[in-house]
Amino acid sequence: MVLCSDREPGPGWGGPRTGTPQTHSRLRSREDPMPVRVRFAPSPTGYLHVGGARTALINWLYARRHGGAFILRIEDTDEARSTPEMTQAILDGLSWLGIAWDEGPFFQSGRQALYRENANKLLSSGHAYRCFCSKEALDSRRNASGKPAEWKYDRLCRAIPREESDRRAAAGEPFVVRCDVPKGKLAWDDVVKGRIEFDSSEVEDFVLLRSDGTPTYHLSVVSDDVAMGMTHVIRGEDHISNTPKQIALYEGLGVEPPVFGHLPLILGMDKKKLSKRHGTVSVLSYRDEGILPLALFNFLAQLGANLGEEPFLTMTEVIRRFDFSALKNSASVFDRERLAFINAKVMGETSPCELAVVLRPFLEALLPAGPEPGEAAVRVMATRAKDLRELAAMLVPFLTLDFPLDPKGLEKARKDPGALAALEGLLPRLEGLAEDEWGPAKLEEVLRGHAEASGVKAGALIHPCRLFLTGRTESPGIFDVLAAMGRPGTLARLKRGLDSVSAAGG
RNA sequence: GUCCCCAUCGUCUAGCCCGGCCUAGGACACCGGCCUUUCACGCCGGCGACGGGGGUUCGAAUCCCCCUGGGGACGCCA
Repeated sequence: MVLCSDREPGPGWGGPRTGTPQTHSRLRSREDPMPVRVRFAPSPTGYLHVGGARTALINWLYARRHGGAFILRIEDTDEARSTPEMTQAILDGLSWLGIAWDEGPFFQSGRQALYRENANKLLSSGHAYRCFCSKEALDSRRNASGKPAEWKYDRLCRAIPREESDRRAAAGEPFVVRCDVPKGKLAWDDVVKGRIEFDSSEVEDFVLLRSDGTPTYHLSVVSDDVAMGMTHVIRGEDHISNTPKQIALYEGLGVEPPVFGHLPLILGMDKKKLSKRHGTVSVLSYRDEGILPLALFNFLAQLGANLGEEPFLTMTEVIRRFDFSALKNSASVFDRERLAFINAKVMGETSPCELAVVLRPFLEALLPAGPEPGEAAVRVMATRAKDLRELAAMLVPFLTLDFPLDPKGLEKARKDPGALAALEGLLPRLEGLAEDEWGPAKLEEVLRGHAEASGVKAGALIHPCRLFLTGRTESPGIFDVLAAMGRPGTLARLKRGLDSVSAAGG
């Protein structure tokens, strides 16, 4: 493990410290009577996508801002679709982004007893009842209603007396447990949307326990949020219509509901909900494309929020500025161009040393077991690359002599034999430079002087020089490249370039 | 279909809560120009929006209503 020798902190993504459960201090003060406890609760049925990442990020930000705890809970009760690989991918995605959880990850699959216990509690307190209606019976009533799309459970089984219900259950008749949704308004003050109200007539007596005895989503979420002491439930807008149901459960359980907040969705460029067909949605794939975590972090934090005018901020600064009031309440579009812009900015502010570290996998892919690039090379080339993948490609010519020369550039070089001859004449002069003279200023002086002496324009020397050193027709300032390449490296590439021109040129 | 949410440049957004300082500001992208050894960066300039209709008011992007448009949810999925 190579550590950065310079102490330059860079914009840094304070390395993730994950998975270490800590006991959160329950310090109380007058202003903050209850420590903030928030959570991110993904179901491991897919990769961590940018929408989920943003939800996690906002919860994390809020926890950090208020010295609270951020809890990670994996909702893996859908055994058919959940996989350990997806769980790992979610963990990896969060860690890469720099979002560390304070507690967890907890798995719902191991907490069945709690859910069943709460269902029984609800049953005995009369906030839930057994429903013996079969799926077929439900379907036929739905179809007979005339408006099957609007049909809700007709609450027939709510009228069954307790003794009869107990008797039928004991006799082995299959049943589900439904919530007895109370009459009236189910409302809350949403921290991002404002007041939201549902009339209970719009809310069905939903199922809490399936006929196989397993809990449904609403029961397990509320049970866990209560058990884990969540103070705020901040999640995607697609959960708004679940909220009245969950409020009914809190009421049934006799527990004060948490503060709810519903985040606007992230849309694709076509303004439709972001999905696979919009291309990249997985957080990890941005890592693999050479995006820096701090760039995605900033992009996500600033999407649908107003954190200031700067293109990007340090994590600390994002935390300092974040608040629910900074959030917009309308959906926003995921604009890759903007992400690319932010990434380029972040790269420019990241120390060469840090870049060298995160660059390794990309270099490894291009040049297995190749040497590490020098810091000077990274520093110079990073000024033109917009992502790590590009940077790695630009560094290859610094690490090997075996790199292709741009054909268009080669063609152009051949058309000016005079310049090539002059370039050849430059070699001994470069060779004559002392090690400590090998810097941009001196190199420029020598090259320009030689150009004048040879009767060619400086540019005529510079262009083939750039081509031979970098393989490309564009690069950072040539004298900086020359300097970063070093004397032996420069001479070798210049000779190789000159050779290939004459060889291929016939 | 029913319920819920939302609505400023192509995109991200400021302004909206507490009407006038808004001939609506910034940024990304795009188009010019400058700089220059190339390409970027940077700088300068340009293009470009209050969805529509009614109110309220001396005055509305800002307040109210309707319409339209977009999105979401309507499972013994989560």
